Amino acid sequence: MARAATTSDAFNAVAEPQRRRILVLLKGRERPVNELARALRITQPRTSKHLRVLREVGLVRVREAGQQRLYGLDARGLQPVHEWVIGFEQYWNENFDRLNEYVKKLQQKEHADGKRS
Amino acid sequence: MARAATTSDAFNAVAEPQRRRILVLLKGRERPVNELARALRITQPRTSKHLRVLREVGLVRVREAGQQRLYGLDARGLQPVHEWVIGFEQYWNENFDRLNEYVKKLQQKEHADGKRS
DNA sequence: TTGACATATGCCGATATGGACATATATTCG
DNA sequence: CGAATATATGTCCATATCGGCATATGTCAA
Repeated sequence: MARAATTSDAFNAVAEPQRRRILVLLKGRERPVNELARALRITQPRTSKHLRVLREVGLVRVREAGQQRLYGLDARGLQPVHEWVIGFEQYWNENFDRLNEYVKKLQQKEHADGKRS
Repeated sequence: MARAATTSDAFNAVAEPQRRRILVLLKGRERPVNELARALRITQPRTSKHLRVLREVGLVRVREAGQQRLYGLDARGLQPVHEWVIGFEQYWNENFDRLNEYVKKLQQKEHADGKRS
């Protein structure tokens, strides 16, 4: 076994920076492949492949529009990611608190040391 | 160039299921490597390697505790992930709405067609 | 010092990538 | 039908996995 396939889930799909950028570009409105490629300044084939990955994990949908294919965002697949990450919110806040306490203690200590010396 | 290194950022680090599980296990309390390995039912070397990745992106810290090394969660690195994902919240809700509208339209259309034919 | 225990690393194999390029497939238009 | 435009795919390359295994490194205790 090697690394998990990028098409396995949203976590993997979203690990790729370009794919994240594609999703951001798709906020609000659908876009054809070429427009995305131009916006990202990457080749059209590469763009199509990224879109394929996003399609396979269900983060985008395609709609035939004559000659072109319009890709649209389907953000529902991002909910699992959100839910997982949100489970850590208290911990990163907690860390800030701990950091603050730590800094305070340091300052107090310095103060005390200053008095002593 | 191949896929981005898993050590490049939190997005990549968190794309690995076992690493996500490790982070979850680290909520609240520090744990030594062996304990994590047992809990995840993976080998100790593999566990150490995952921990290394997590360490390199700053999601965990290590603390020497005699013979063992205690790993602790540093969830601050997850904030960028959270911030990115939260930017899509309105869209996954919106999608539900759109889906509902779409279904309604379909039903109306079917109804109309039924009348016509 | 020697031995037991806890971790980290190095190496191998199999696989999946991301990117570039050429090319196949579709659709529209004249 | 044939050309032009828009996408998708297949192939090749270099690389970075993940996993298992053996082993180096570190720490503590007798």
